[in-house]
Amino acid sequence: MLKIGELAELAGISRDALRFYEKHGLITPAARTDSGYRLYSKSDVLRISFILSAKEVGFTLNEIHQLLELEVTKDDKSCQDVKQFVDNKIQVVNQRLTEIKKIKQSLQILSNACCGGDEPATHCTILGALSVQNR
Amino acid sequence: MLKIGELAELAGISRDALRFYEKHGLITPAARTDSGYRLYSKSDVLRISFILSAKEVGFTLNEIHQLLELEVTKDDKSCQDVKQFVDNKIQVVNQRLTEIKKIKQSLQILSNACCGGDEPATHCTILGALSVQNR
DNA sequence: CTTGACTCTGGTCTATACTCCAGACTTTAT
DNA sequence: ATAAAGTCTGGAGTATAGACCAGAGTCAAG
Repeated sequence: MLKIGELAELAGISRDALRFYEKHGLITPAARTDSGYRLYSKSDVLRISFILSAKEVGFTLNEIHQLLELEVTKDDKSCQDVKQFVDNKIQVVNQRLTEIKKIKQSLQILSNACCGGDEPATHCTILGALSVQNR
Repeated sequence: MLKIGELAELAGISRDALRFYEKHGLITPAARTDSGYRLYSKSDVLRISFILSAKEVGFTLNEIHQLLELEVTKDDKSCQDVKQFVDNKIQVVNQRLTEIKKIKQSLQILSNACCGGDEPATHCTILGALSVQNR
């Protein structure tokens, strides 16, 4: 079990951020010491790492909260609703994937061009690189 | 040339957002009418669409500003610096790409499992799906 | 030529995601 | 045993990314 400072360091975020996530229901430490210190388990570590990944790719804490709340049970009547929600998110993610790939390509064109290369100068800005792609 | 309301509608954002981006140096309308109305050109449209894409995949307006400022010229002494900066961003983008793929897979596992399927119940949360992947 | 829709600037307000105290308690190291 | 480092709760402050509003000017249609 990790204390808050240890988890914070492991995850590369601040203690305050961890307490903030807790306050907003994204994570609850597995236990507390008698004196009230938070204790985080292995699965808490996984949870935090998911939160950070999701955040990095543009989900808000609110959306992440919803994702973490998801729990599909076979007999759940609302199963279809959950599936719907998830399938929606998959679409969002797919679009994000497309866009990030485009940006990556632009950056790569930009990186390759111009530095002594002999590409025309139109490639020499992000927008130039983007419009090259779009042709 | 488009007026602010037209571009706003085209881009699916508010007029205020456009003025906000302008205030922060991300875009300057190609021209103004005599009466001071903003007029946006085709390349402004491209610029806005880049801003929105970049934003969607998690870049801040500040980072986007930096990306848009980039301009590599062959004889530029700081060429290496620019390349460095861009290559850094490429790394960031790559990592984001990896993370978003992982999340997508988890969502897909989640979507496929449980709704009448016969996967074990451990797949029935995002974290379950994630840890299935990690095995 | 006026009415309604649009735009201008400047300013205040809001939500999100934290950060940074303060004051008190706990744990660890020497 | 005490000092330093870590943790607690509660609350105030900050950066980002806009939204919203007021008062004034502008444009397009009937």
